[in-house]
Amino acid sequence: MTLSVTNTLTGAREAFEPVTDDAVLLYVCGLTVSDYAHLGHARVWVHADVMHRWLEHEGYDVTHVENFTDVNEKIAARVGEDDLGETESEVAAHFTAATIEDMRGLNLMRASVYPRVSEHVPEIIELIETLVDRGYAYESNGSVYFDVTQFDAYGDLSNQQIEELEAQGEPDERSEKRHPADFALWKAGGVSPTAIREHAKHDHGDELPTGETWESPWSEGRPGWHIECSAMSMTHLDETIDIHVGGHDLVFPHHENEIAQSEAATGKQFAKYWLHTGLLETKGEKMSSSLGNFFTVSAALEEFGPNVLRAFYLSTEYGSKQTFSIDAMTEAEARWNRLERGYDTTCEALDSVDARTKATDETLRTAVKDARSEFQRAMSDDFNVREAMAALLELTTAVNRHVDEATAYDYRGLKRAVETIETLGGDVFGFQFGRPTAGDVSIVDDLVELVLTVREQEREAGNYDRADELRDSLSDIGVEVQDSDDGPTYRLP
RNA sequence: GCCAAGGUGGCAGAGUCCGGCCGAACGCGGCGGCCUGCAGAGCCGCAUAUCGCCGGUUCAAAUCCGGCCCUUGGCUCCA
Repeated sequence: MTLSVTNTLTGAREAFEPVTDDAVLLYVCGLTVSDYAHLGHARVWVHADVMHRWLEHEGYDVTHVENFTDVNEKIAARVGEDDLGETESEVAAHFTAATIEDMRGLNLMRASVYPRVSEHVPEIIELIETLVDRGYAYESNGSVYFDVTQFDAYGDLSNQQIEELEAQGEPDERSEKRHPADFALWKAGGVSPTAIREHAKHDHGDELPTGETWESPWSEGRPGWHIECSAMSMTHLDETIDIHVGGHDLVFPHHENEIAQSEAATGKQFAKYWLHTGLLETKGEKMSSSLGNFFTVSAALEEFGPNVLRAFYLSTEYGSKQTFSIDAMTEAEARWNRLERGYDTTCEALDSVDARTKATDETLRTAVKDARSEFQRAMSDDFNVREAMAALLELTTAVNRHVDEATAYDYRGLKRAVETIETLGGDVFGFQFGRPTAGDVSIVDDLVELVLTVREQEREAGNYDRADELRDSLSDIGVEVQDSDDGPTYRLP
């Protein structure tokens, strides 16, 4: 089944055809490491991660590049704050390390490369030189600007008319530009005191940081914001890539400018498919730590765990905006619990049955096939993760029903169900199934079994109050006990 | 002002590109039943949707066309 994707460039859903058969060059617009990542950033990561995983599942060889913007005035403004670092690169390194930790926590697949702006200044300068040589950029007081009037397709991605674009830059910067919509490729000098004061979260006193600067043919200065992605995308992927992913807020001006400078420099299409993820919002109120509705990724991981977060993100299509709320997280938790319990139930049933059993359940086997094809259909349809998740949950119902009603278990049917959940739910959706394995927790298992044995004795003696007390006590420490015909089962936290 | 997205049951959220399988998915919540000492989990069933409004096209529209109302986001800090 061919994959179709919604391309912001054309505004339409298109059949996905990579430049090179069987290979996908994927660039994800990464984070400016001036602070800890929050749940909005993680939404992009998880959707991009699932796209990556699905493409690999479909047999593509995926090269995934995700940058860290480590040169930015907001980073420079935090130099000297608490123990973040004494230079721009130290502050950036601090937040980069924290972000990588967040990504690991979310069980994201590793990107092929995580390039940094500070390590690509030569490539950036080279790209700017090409643009100047070709007449698309001009130097002004040591700074270099892209001349939007020279690039006919400017505004195509975001449907902007050059005439409509109002100048809103700083007055002194505007005077350096020929057209208000021109944007900086290179800025002379260090970060301005104005910018530092605007973004600083602490008092710098008299000695303001200026950020790092680099030598260039035009001045000692700093690269503009947009040029980095062009340079890094071309350096680590190619002049034309397949998919460029980013948040919707980057369509203009960031991605518009990337297209302009890249295509002006190479004369080739920069990215075939532009996929933009909808933004995360909070209900009725702005995100704010003081209101308690703002979550950094690390705080959310602590609170909900990676699987619940994924269930949350995968309950909406990547292109839609999504509202964060505690209710939404509660529902996400329920969705994840249902899937995981279904998986556990299936595994336990499978363990209890002999592989040579002759029993079959066509309803179950059909349900497995349906789940696979429905998942495939949904993901091929512009990565419709919610429908794909629905397919998995329907399989869960089918398995539960089989376990609930069948007089004898269907070994092959259960086996296929487990494989399906592991492949689609685990490999593609990135959920992590399975309890902590024996070895590090075996003593815990033994102790829980011991308590349950005592409880069973109390139950048999009719001392239900005592039995319930034990169950409640276990529940208090996170051990969930469930009674069944075959005796009690439990789940560790 | 310019650009874009969206208005579907109590909530949330698919479906709209390619009209009929949508008498509207999955899930949460509600109600009833099975199971159970009880609870939870699980299973079965029920209820709640004029698919923003008006008009049009069609044998057939949540889906196409026209008009209108409303909401939200972006417009050089942004994922």
